Amino acid sequence: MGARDRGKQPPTEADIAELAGVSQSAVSRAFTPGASIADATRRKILETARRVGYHPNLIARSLSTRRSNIIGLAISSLENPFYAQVVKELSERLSASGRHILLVAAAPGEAADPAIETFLSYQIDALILTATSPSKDLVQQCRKSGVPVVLINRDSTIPGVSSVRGENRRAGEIVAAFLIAGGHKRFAFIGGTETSSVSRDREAAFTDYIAKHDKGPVITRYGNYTFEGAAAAARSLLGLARRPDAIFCASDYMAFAALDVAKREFGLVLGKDLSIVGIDDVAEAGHAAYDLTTFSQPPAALAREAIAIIDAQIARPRSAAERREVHGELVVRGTARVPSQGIADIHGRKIWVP
Amino acid sequence: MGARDRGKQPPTEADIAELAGVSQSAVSRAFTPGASIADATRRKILETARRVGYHPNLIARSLSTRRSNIIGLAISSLENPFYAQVVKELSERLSASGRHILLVAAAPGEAADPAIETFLSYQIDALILTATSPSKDLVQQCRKSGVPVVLINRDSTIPGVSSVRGENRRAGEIVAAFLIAGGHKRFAFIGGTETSSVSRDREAAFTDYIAKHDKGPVITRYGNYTFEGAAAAARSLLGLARRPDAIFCASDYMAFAALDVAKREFGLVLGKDLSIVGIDDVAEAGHAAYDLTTFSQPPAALAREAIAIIDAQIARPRSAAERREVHGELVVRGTARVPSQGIADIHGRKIWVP
DNA sequence: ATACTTGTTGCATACGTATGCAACGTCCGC
DNA sequence: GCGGACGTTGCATACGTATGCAACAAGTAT
Repeated sequence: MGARDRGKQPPTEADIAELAGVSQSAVSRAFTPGASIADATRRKILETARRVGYHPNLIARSLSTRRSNIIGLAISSLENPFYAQVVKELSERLSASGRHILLVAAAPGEAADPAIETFLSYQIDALILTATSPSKDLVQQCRKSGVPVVLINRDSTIPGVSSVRGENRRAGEIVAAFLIAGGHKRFAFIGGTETSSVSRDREAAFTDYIAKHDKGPVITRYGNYTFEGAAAAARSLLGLARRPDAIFCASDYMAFAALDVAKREFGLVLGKDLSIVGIDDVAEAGHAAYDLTTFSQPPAALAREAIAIIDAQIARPRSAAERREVHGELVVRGTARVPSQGIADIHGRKIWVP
Repeated sequence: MGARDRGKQPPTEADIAELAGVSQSAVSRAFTPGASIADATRRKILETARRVGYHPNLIARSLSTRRSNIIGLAISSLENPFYAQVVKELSERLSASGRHILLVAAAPGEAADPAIETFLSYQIDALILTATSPSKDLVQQCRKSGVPVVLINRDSTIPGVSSVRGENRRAGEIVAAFLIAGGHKRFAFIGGTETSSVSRDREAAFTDYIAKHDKGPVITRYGNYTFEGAAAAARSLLGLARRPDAIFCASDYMAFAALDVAKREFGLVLGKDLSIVGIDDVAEAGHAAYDLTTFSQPPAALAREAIAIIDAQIARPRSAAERREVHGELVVRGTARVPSQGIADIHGRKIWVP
């Protein structure tokens, strides 16, 4: 009784204050951990709030504190299960610390996307980009506003941008060593885009290792990280007169496309006529339909490190950009001929250790 | 020159106003379409804003207008490519109308999730739930605040909740007819959860049709919409003495699990020893690795209808909840024996029309 | 008893934008 | 030249929460 009715509007701190017979500031403090308020007062306020179904207005709080607890996430290849998994991991971990994800499914390639620009207008606390690269202009604006920028599975030469990646060079070398040990003769690589530094790292490490062991050259095609693109790349490679007997793909998703083409269009038997190795170790790679040999790049770890970087940068705003790597290993399955030595059984998975 | 420097803070309307020699209200109006402001003034303001890199603070705008342009999206099975695709479609369409998605990867099942509760604190304009059902309490709160709630590929008996679904009953009937026409004798169904009304609709239509044609009974198992759950269900079915020769799965993702088990653990040849049909027609269903016969449920249409409902409800806040259906068709591929009649070639895809 | 510390509370204001209202100028018709 | 209509502008205030500051009470040390 006696409380003002705001009609369809949800109750505010002022309403609770009136009902509980305290000031609006007291209500605010009741919801602020560690604020200066007596236990009895806080209990009385929380009880009143619960009774009328009050929830703090986070928009108003954000305006006041200049902290939205919203993390911007731009992602392009959501059809690739690897990135879907990254989103899931990020969301679950951020929820645990009371933060949410503002999502934009961006166009692939350079992200001059206006949708991402408006991210900044929402006063996001940090910006995570996956499967897209930021434009220099976007990064400038973020730095100006003190918003940390972190790339996952991408890299950038723009100063001030942090990144979390898999062990790209090590992956290239280990896969090369694995395929050489498996007795393969003609090597090919299906990359993402020509400009992607992640793809280039993998390619360089792969081809360098093979060249160093006099098994070159490596024939390269680019699948643009898409299924169709990788299928076309595989079609081109397998149509060659001297067809490669080993293909290293810069992602599992592209490896799936290559498998499809090899089986359906060329009738090849994987692990016998042809070996294909991917990168990522997505869940599907372990399914019977693909049974893909691949170098792992765990999404959980990528998400964890990305959030760790963000937290560090928020804690100390002037700190330098970080570049972290997440450990992976070569998971041996059925799509590539297996060397006679070096297979270890670790937690029920077969890992190749050179 | 002459402008106050707010240090690391981004410029505000007040800053622009000072620089352009107008009032703060004028700046606000310059960014408001249709507001009362002279063309020359607006141009001058926009030019100044562009020069100093001003972006409107959408948090402040949201507080003032009580409209955040943020749509809450709770989703649980992001590892299922169908839902990843739904997210992508939703994001792209909402971006087009200047809105963004606040994402939470919820736990499966009932959504009493505290992370979703905090959604409401962000003053979201609408709430979309996929692969999760809302708690009654959550819906109450949404109705109280006038926030439309839309379910995608789920249904709910809670009043005030809208939903967009595929043609679940028709799918069940058509798949049943298709399998009967293909000469199958022993039918099984792998459902989602026992409580999911979508799964129950499909099951009821499927079993009713088969019973009506004296081909019953249908053996049912539940996979909980998970890969592992569906694999266990398939394992149970295929281990029966009188093994079914046709399995209808309530999602492509579960069908993939069943395919895996049939091939890897039972060495069955699909389309010959056993037929499996899914629902969704995700991209992977068309890939050679699965080549799954399935009843389609296009994510683009689901997203479109969901947004249409939201827009209608926002336009007329008191309007009743809607329940829409999205058209689908049976896409014939290789995992199920094909009847001799009824196959039509539509846009390069084989569709079965009874 | 006094001075001082510690904890609790309310007042006033800030965060950045939107908008009702009144004031002002301009242009028109008469 | 006058009255009115209309378009443009600024003033003042609202949106809901956080927080520095001062006021105050209660307890402690001297």
